[in-house]
Amino acid sequence: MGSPSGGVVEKEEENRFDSMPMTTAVVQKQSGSSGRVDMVRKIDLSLKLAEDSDDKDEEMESDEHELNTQTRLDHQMCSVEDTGANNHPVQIQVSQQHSDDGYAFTCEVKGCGSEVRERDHLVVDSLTQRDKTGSDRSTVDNESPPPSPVGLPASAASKLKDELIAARTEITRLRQENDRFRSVLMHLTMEHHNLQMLVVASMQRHSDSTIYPVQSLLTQDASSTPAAHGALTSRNSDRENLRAGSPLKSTVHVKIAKHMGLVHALNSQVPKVEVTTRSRPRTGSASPERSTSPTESLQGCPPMLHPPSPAEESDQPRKRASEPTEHKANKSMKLAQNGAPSDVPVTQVEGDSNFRKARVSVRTRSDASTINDGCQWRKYGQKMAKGNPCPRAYYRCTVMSGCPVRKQVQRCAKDTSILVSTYEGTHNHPLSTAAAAMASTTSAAASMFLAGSTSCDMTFMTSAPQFMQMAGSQGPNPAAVPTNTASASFPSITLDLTNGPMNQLGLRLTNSSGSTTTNLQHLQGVITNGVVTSQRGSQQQFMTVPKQPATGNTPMFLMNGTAGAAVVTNCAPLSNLGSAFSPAGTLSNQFMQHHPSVESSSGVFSKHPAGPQTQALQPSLAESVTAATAMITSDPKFTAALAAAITSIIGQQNQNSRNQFSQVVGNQTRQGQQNASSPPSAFTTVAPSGSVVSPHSSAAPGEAALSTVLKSALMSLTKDQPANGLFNSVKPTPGHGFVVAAVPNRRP
DNA sequence: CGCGTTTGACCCGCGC
DNA sequence: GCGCGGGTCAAACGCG
Ligand SMILES: [Zn+2]
Repeated sequence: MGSPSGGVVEKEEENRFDSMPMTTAVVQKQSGSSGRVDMVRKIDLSLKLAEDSDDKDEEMESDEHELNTQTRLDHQMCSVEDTGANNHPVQIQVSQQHSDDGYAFTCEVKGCGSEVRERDHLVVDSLTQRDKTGSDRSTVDNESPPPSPVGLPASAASKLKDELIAARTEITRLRQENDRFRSVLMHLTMEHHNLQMLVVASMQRHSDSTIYPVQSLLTQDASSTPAAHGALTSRNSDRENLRAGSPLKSTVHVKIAKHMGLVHALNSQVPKVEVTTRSRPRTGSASPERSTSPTESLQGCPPMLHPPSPAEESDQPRKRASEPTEHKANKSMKLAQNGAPSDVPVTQVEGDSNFRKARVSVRTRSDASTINDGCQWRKYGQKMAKGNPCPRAYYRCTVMSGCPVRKQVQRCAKDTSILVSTYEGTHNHPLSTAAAAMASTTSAAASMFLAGSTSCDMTFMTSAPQFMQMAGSQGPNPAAVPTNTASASFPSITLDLTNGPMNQLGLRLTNSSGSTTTNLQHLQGVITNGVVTSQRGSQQQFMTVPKQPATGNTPMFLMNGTAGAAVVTNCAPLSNLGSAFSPAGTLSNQFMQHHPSVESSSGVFSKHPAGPQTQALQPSLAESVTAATAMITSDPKFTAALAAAITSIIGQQNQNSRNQFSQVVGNQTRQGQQNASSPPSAFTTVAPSGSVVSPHSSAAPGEAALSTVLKSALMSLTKDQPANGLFNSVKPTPGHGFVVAAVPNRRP
């Protein structure tokens, strides 16, 4: 029964103490601001003893509840009273917040009026019912060892109680302070999150105005070109400010956000977000890589003129002195991955290392050695990968000299009929429409994935049942998990076009390591023919979509062979929201016409463009997708959850967002501009639901798909869903990341 | 001869 | 620091 002389009550001792009728607890006040939370916890645990466990509802775990200070004080006073330790009701007034040797309080009781000063060490002895006669044997101890539990004079008991009260008050105060810190932290994080969204939004705005003027017109009010220019300006000044080390005026973004209708959502998420310049550096420096990324300072500079990134620097000692220029260029490309040829302005240059490392794997069933994705590839290496008897082939894009895009092709170890093509990088040249689809797919998918993999804001994502699952665990379809695909150390997304029934398509996102996060992430969804399903354990929830004719056994991914992949890829399970299949469905055909190249039944990308049968199939699929889109978007819960998830994803992608879609290659309508200065398009975050994506978007299906997803989701969010219910907790899964889930809870 | 593939060597990052 | 594995290079080779 001896008091823990060390002073600190460890948590593991809690139970032991609770079971004791009489305990001695030592509360040690820690000095310094650090460890404050711990201090609170410890004090709390200790006092629980004294309170004889009738205060259990006030554990730290419950500190989410808003607790009025006075309420807590009163409660604690009652608690004290209940113990019988006091002869009078106690009222405490915090007379001084802080002093050098503790906190001072005044007991405002008739006749009491004593001042209590918290000591560094407070020993509470026997505050149980043991002695109700007022002879509590409590001792205040500051330096001396714990006293023996002998009877004490009433004055001592009173003093002790005062001290106890003081301690409780202090606890309360600390709790509140802790809550305050938490709140501040939360707000800052949300602020960061929101700013990220704003950045993305503004960039999307810029993209929309410059690339998709029609869409700008469609995106209500503020979407006028000036606003877009404002976004652009802000972005540029953003960079300049960052470069100059001056914080960005966030008001610009706020304005933009208003224009984009984001403010509501933001405000509802963060009731009192003060968009201050302070947070801007946070955004800018959220990722260490970002600050070191050459991207930041590359505007207008040819990639080769970049100040070398650390990687580049480390690569310089490399001794292949007599490399052909092409290889040098390639090497540089590899490092700057998205580096454009010197004649290509820099907006194309994406220095973000994450994006650089992002990979998109496409699993297809094919007997061919490689899939025809419309690009020209040159094999530059082959290796036996560990754990796979099949060799891995390395290809480099040869459409244009210096194109940084690489591809790895390897057969799945478990199923050699499955060909896994892993794409990395973004083309810096125009592509054929067929290639553009895949390119945009991979680019957008990588961006999307990286966006979700870069940081911390998962905690603000929805925790609704899983429509999306992000965790280290494998989904219900482990077979689709890349079997040690080339990217054990790269964030990767795998588009499984081989799954299960031929009309299912799965999307799997995996982050094997992620340079900026340890969270393994997993996003999976399945779109079945006309049915959007999501799995939760064995339970499967789905929304039915009007049955589509003619698709029959036609695999969904038939259309994925080229353009369709972009849609399904980027959005699955949201895929059906693909912009190419706008809610109005007006773009479907156009989209299809842009991507006529598909194979019929095997899921293999066709080598023969414009297969007639696929032409026939596509519209129905488009309708299906459109219907699914409408269905999904009509479900507020689903869209809310979706919006939350996507928002989170996008919110985290600011580090990648500047240009991540800028190289949606093969965008016919953007080629010229792309080479000139392909602006980051990121996502269009808000648009009137039902607004039709600009026809131009058909050339960038993946990007536009995400855009539309966001539009729908966010519109739904802002319209139907108070964001409060959206951003709940996310349960960290032991070991890896979080489980983030969203699912429509009701059927439309 | 030009182009693409093959293939062994090399480089580099990472984990131990 | 070392070994391993992934990724790349580039000479050698093959083919049209
Ligand atoms: Zn290329």
